[in-house]
Amino acid sequence: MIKVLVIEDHEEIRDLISYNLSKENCETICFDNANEGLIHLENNDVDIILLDLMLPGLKGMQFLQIVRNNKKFSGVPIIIISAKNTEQDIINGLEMGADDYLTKPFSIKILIAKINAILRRNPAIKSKVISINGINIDTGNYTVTVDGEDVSLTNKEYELLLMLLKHPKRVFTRNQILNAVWGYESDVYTRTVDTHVSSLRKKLGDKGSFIKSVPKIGYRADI
Amino acid sequence: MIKVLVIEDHEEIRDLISYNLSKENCETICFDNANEGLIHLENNDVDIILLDLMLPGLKGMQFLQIVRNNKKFSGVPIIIISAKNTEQDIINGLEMGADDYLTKPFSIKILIAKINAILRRNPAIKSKVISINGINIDTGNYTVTVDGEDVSLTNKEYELLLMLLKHPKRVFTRNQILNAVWGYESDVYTRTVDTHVSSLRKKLGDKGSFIKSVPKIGYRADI
DNA sequence: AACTAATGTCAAAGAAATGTAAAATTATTG
DNA sequence: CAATAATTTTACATTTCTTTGACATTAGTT
Repeated sequence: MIKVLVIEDHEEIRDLISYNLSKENCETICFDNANEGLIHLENNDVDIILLDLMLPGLKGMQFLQIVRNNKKFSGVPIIIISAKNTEQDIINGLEMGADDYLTKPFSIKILIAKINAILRRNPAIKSKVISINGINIDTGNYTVTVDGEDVSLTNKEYELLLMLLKHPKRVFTRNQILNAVWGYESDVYTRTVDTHVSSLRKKLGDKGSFIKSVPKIGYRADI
Repeated sequence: MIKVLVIEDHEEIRDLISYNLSKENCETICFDNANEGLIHLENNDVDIILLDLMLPGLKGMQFLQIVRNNKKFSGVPIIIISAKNTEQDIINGLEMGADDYLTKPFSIKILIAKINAILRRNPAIKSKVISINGINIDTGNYTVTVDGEDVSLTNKEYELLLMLLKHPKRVFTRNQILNAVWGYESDVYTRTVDTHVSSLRKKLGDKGSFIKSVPKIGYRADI
């Protein structure tokens, strides 16, 4: 069952979405404001968010920003559904981190197809444990252990480790790492990645050596 | 550099996309038909595909189907850009495996924002493997194996091997190799190529002997 | 066979990229 | 608002890669 969080202040639209998604193996939870939506998100599993922009109280774009800046939620896909339909509105929404943007009035069937297209690619990342060669990452509570010992990582170190270990052996360029961990519009010097690799290796101790540099390209988890 | 494959039969639209994406850290390769696009995809790294539907010869939807049914490519995101704008067209496109659907006329800025939104989620692009006579090159990961054994190559050695094996039997002059591997404006002595051929042969062991020198001309992969 | 011209190879010199500690800056928290 | 932690930059050390030049070897020519 796909869990859809709907944040939309018009009742008719909420009902329309709710009714139609219920026929598509979806469970919808609706709120007419973003504050409550955020609270729900904090306390429940959500697979995808449908977000209106013009809301009373906390605005849609603020909600988007909060969610995208929180590593706990940043993986949850968001589709904006809004009456704001200028080119700039759409670009802003996408650049702020939305995965798609539908302008009102919208086709419910297209919405469903888009939800499926997005989820097809992002099988909801549930709390799970990645465990390789003595290194354990519990993505549910953001903890890492090495040979059973807790290791305290900073946010960036954690995200970097996760990225590398999600695809062992795969080479990531410094720019790919920057995009994924720092965000696509960060203007950070690529050597910053090196610094974080260095401190990550140090914190991982003996095991840290699995992070190999690939000259002229980037890094990989050789594990 | 993001590699964008554009399949679109209208020259003006190809040019528009090409010109604008070139300013966004993208390298576009365009074809006016899907057959050639497919051949390109088979032989090159592609990060994302922009696909028109109404094409001469192989139709866009057939192309989509072929790509999605091929494990090798199924990870490559596809955005359909089409004049077919009915609800059913869009739903079909998305259900067939497209990641997004833009109707013509479209905003180039929105296209760019959508490409970024999609790639933000999929940093890990499936890599292409070249495999000849026991030599395997994983072009996404910059790894090479010979008879299953990992062989560690430097960047120049890797690029050189890749160039030779992309076109087996074909002779490359030292200057062609310099241009392709070292870049047009490098002022390196042509004998440097020989040195790299030498160390490459050595690292490839017995298999290394497939790199034949062609007296007075250059080298080729005789394989 | 001797000569010429090209390619093969090695090791030292040079260039470039990465590693890392520590300082500077920025965010977070009490 | 101070204190603390995290992040980014800087600067220098270290490692690795690249290029060169010398000499060896091979192949082709006369």
